[in-house]
Amino acid sequence: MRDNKQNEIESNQSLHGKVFDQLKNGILNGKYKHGDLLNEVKMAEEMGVSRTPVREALRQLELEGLAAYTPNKGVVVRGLSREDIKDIYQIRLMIEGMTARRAAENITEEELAELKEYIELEEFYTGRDDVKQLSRLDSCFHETIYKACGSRLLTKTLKAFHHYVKSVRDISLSCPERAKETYSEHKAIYEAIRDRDRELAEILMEQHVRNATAFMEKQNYEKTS
Amino acid sequence: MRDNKQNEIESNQSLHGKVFDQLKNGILNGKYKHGDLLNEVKMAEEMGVSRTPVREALRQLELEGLAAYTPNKGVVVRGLSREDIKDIYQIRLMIEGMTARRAAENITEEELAELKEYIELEEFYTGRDDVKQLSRLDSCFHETIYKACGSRLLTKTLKAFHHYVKSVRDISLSCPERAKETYSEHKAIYEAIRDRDRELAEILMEQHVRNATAFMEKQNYEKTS
DNA sequence: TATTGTATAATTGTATACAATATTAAAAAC
DNA sequence: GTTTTTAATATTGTATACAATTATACAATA
Repeated sequence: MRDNKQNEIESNQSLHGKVFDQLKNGILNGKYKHGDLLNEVKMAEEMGVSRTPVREALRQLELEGLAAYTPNKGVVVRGLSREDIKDIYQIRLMIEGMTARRAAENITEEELAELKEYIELEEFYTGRDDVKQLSRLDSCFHETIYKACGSRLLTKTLKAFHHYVKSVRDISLSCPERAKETYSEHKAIYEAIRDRDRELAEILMEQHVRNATAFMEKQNYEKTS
Repeated sequence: MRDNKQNEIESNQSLHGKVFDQLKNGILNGKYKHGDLLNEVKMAEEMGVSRTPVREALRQLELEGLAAYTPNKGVVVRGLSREDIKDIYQIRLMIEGMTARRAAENITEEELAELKEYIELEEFYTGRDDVKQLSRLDSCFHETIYKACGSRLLTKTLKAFHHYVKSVRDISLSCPERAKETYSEHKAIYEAIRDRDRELAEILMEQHVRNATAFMEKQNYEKTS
């Protein structure tokens, strides 16, 4: 299999990086819930490190908006509300189309080959209903396009949102029909980018995000009603 | 004068907060240049603190994209290229319109009064060609709209970009004609939001960002040619 | 009982000490 | 003279110690 380390979660070797990842995942997975107080000593003990790396991680969490910090008091978890998630999809809708367009202009042959491999693997795992793999591939696919758009800031911004998106997506992909749709939408986007068709790539990506949003909202609706 | 603390730079009382602000300003003002290595001990001595708060600030700088971090090596400044700045304006163009629309829907009477005051002050200082005050007011105006849109994530994202925008804007506002245009554009946006005219607010804001972009590019062009 | 004051404990904020790693300089080998 | 090896130095990574602040418990008072 090809090297796709850059799209994996960049598991920072340093302790503060690991603590940061662990806390972030903990929040997105629901281990640490909205309003929970993140005690430095407890966190440090829990992860078997000292307070120093924990503090560095907490400062980053705060900047990323996943936690709120009050001087001399501490850090409380700031989970994602339903409104937040709607906002994320709205912002994605705005930016991802542009990103796909720019990817069609700037993508390298190497990145194109990467995308192709993801598509092929997606087809394979869609047949097997392997949600975990599909989720991973979905991330890889989108993040490669972020990279390919050739803008450091766009890449950074969208990757930040992507963390949030990930926690929502698994629900969608566990529905076989939506998984199949996702595959064919990804494939169409890939082909448009490959053919350097900027307009089409943009339109297809917008439609893809719109579909994902609609599906997610439908799921939510069915759940709560 | 009314209370507008929330729009001022939230000068964090803690040392790491101060160090963070200082480093960020240093980068945006050009004190620390692209490629500079930010030595922890040196920074700590320079600011009269220990390494601990410096490290926390550096981790945040890294997450914000203003610096690149390599484990066991350190942090190097990652300034903004001309391409980066173009990207910022492109992203703003995408999102700020939406924000203005949402502000027209959700703004509170209090925030509206805030906006009104900024507009009046802008008029005053435009007559005096006081660039420093105008720059501050410009920030206040836009950030109040970010707040008023009622989305934590939109506010956060745009505020992050705004830091970059600030460093570019002063050049524009030092041109009296552009300053006058800025004032009248802001006023029109304010009136649209006040009248709860979503469509108009969105269009005017998009036009405003587009004009700012065009002016900036013209300036840059004249400078380099 | 409610409230205020005070002492204690817990927690965060910062500095410093030591360990691990990387850089640099100097010496040895070729 | 160039390259390699090795020691010295500098820098980052982490842990711990202490200071400052905040929360808690309990007693004194109204």
